[in-house]
Amino acid sequence: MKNFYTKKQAEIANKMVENLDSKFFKSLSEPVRVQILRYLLLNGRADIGTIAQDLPQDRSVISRHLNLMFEVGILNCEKESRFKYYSINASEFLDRFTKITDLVGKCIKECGPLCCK
Amino acid sequence: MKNFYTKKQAEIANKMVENLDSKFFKSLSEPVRVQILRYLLLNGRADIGTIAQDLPQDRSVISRHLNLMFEVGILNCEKESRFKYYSINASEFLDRFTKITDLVGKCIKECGPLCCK
DNA sequence: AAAACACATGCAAATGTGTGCATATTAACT
DNA sequence: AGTTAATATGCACACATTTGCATGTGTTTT
Repeated sequence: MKNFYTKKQAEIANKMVENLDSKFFKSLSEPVRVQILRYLLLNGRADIGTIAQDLPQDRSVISRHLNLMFEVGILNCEKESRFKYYSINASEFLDRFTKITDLVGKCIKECGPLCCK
Repeated sequence: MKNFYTKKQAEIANKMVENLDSKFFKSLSEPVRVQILRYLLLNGRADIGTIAQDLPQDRSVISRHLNLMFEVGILNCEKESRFKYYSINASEFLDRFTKITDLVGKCIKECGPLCCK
């Protein structure tokens, strides 16, 4: 036996781990995807072709990035006729960050005396 | 001319992009690194060998992950004799999240009517 | 029906990353 | 000095990811 941490600490740490180890961060650690986010923030809802005009990558590449972010949940997607319009899912996007920030805060408060210098 | 966004919007979006496209997220999107964080949260300051005992990866692998997270800024590192003790840089870790959450919030408030559905 | 358009997908090349072993490097200890 | 121990690093392999092209699928337009 060498576990000196409490059950409560383990619970909150595990919960944080669940939220950290996700596709969410991976999706944000790719420069091109961040550029796409920037585009959507400044220009609003747009279809794949229009977005691809502003970026050096091929349309198919942009298409895949958009789809990935949609599946992660930070983008909305609406199919209209032969177009696919994407936009930022603002509430979801912000919620993810506030939730994780909250969890990290709680985690440090709970485990702080140990982990923190 | 097809930029309909204001200078202020561009500034805040660029600032967010700077903060998003960083090694920070990359470091958190790796399962083993998250497990190391979990270990340090629950067990506090520890040296490489001790941490490696609790994880299936080789000591050298753990060493590299720890060094990476140290360089990103979320871990402290203290060399004592021939040991290297790592611990979570709690303030830095939390600050990053609060800063980004704040930026995302501002960004959505500023660009919201456009980007948000 | 045929042509043009928007997007998806299969494929292969290039690149990046995690991994473990073998081997330095550095420090403590007899 | 020589041995043991903790960590760092060079190397090669495996695996994942990004990328662009070519092609396929579905839809609109003429």
